[in-house]
Amino acid sequence: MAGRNTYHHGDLRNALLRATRELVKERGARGFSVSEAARRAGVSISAPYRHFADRDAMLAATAQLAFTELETQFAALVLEEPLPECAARIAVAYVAFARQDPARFEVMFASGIDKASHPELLEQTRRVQERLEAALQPHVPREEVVGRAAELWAIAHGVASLALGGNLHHVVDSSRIDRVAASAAHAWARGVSTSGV
Amino acid sequence: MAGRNTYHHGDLRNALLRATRELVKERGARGFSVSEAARRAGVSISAPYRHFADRDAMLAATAQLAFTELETQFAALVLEEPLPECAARIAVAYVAFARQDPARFEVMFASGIDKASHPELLEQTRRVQERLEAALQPHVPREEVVGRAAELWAIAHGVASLALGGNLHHVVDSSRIDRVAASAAHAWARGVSTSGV
DNA sequence: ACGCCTATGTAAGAACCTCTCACTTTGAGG
DNA sequence: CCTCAAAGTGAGAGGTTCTTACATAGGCGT
Repeated sequence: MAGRNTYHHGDLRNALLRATRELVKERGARGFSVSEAARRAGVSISAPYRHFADRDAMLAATAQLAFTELETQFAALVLEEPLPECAARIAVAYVAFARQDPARFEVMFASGIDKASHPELLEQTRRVQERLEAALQPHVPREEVVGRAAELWAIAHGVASLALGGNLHHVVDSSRIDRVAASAAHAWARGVSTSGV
Repeated sequence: MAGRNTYHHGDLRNALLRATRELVKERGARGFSVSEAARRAGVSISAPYRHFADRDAMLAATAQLAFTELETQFAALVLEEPLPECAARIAVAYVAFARQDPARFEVMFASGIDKASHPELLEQTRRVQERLEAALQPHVPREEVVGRAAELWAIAHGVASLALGGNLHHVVDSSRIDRVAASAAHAWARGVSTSGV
């Protein structure tokens, strides 16, 4: 597979996506280069351009796979408890997703690709939002669902981003980041439930 | 100043920092290049290396200035209301800071510089955290302050990051992002206050 | 007033990078 | 079997970061 003997690779697109992910894991999104990915796939430097428009398109395609993985992890959640527990579970799952492969999360949100020029990514952020809306729908008034879903996403995303950016290092040791996420989401949800009082 | 006639520039370091910020504003953190900054300051490509170790050091120095600006904006906040309003004010201020100059925020949190190798940045993230702790200290039990401050930061940071990343475009039109921040922080704070019940 | 030292600038170049273009190879369908 | 289009190649233009050796001049002590 990797060491091919035919002129045509046969599965170059996928090989490049794998190499991209590996590279981002090793060197961060900025350290990723089309050349190095090509080298690892065992093809010439210009070969990748047969499959991707440019460097950003390679990162975008990788991000797209990552978004699909996030969807899968969300789909596995069972959310039958009251709102606070439910929100906490979602936040913890999101943070776990980020921490279990920081490179993947980096590609999705911090690789500098412009979502506006990659509509498939826009579409997938919309799906994330919709998944959260579906989860909240049983617990909050119809007209609040959209906004509340965005708030919950922000809470989870904020914890994940700050943690991966190393901004919480002095504050909470990394084993307790899940607790921050859970605690924030839980408090938020209690506040949401209280709003009608 | 810009077009100098002496061999020595006289204020190159500052000129470069200004150019850096300009460039990031125009082209994003990834579009920034040492060469172009040098060109704009009217010096040779190698001149910047007399003042900064490398490209990252230029971004880090720019980020440091930005953190100081954030501190200043926080210092201007008057926080004498009950927790929910107080938290909402902080979150809104943070998001406003991010939105009023997205490039600045990008340099601080999404330019790919490794905070661990720039201790002055670590120090400044610690100051942000401390400022939040001070704001919460009157409202929450001593042993919770650190964790709660991190949670509030995460909420504000999450809204700012998602919004600037274009992830909320379909959801909330940009004029209402402040309301998302306020609403999230407010709910969270109500939940925090309720925790003793 | 003079000269030296060190700060700060320059020029050139090595080693990477992205992306394009004209060319080659080869597998699959008519 | 023949051809054509998809997929891979090699060379090269133009960009980048960073280093090294050299040039300049401002400010210091004498």
